[in-house]
Amino acid sequence: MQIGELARRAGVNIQTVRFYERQRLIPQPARKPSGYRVYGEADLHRLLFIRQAKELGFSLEEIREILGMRQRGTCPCSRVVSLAQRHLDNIRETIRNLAGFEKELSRAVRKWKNSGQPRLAANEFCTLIEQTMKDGTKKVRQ
Amino acid sequence: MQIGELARRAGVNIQTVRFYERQRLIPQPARKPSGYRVYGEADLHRLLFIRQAKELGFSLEEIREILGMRQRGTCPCSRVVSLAQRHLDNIRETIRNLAGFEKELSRAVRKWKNSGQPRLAANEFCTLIEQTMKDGTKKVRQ
DNA sequence: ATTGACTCTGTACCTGGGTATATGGTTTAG
DNA sequence: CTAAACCATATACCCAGGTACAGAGTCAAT
Repeated sequence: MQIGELARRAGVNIQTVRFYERQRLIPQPARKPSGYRVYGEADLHRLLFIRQAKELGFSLEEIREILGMRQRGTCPCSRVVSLAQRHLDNIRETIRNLAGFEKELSRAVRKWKNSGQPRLAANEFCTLIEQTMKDGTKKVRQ
Repeated sequence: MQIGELARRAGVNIQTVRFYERQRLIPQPARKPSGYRVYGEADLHRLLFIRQAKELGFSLEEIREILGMRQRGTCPCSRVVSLAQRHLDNIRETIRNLAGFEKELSRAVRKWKNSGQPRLAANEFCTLIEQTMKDGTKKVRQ
């Protein structure tokens, strides 16, 4: 499999594959005599894994670390646990905030849609945002 | 109130305030004869609003639009509703994914912590990530 | 043998959301 | 009067995560 097919199947673009290689997220592939990169199914899985981990909010650097641990077989268990734990905390916080906002927002949207209110939506929307989150919410990366 | 106090009270830094002004997220403030910017409580509220909206996942551009709608009093209700609706969909998707991952991850973390497994955590962690999200999950900005 | 699709390297550029730095003016306390 | 603390503009830079050339080589089909 050459880079084009790999990229297509993984749903990323060719430059991104080469970028990930430079970032050491995927290993240096074998090369044809021409210099063309040659990939196998394992590389495809790895790319798909990267996509999923990104969607779960891991940064490329964390993904690199995770993949590195897996590859070396070495498992500083405490490190994995703390990485996982930190994400878990983040996720819970995010879920709480989003769930609160979701509830209010969906109520409001239903109301606006049904009884086509003329001119208050923007204002109410703002008020909603202002009131949704409690002070002291922390920044949540994703 | 000068810019320093405003920034301190809003919990952002001075450059950020000026940056937001350039981005037209906050209005051009009055000036003292010296050229110093002068702010009122409304500006503080606006900055706090921006912080909260950002934490709910709105981009600065969306925030600009929301604030613009509020300010002009004009309310293209359908626009507000669709903005809200889009975010709502995003939020629900995110919550679903995160909740699934949270469940699996917290189970795993408990297990790793209790029965101090020697060398499988990294591997299991990867497997977990791989299995958590269904195919066809969409990218969720936040 | 030439065309079109593919690939290579290297370098530059982009977006979003800021942050820093250089240089100089203002205000206020001692 | 002068030093500290504050503010001004302009410009450059940072990070993550890519994306887009430019210029050249490779390969398969006609």
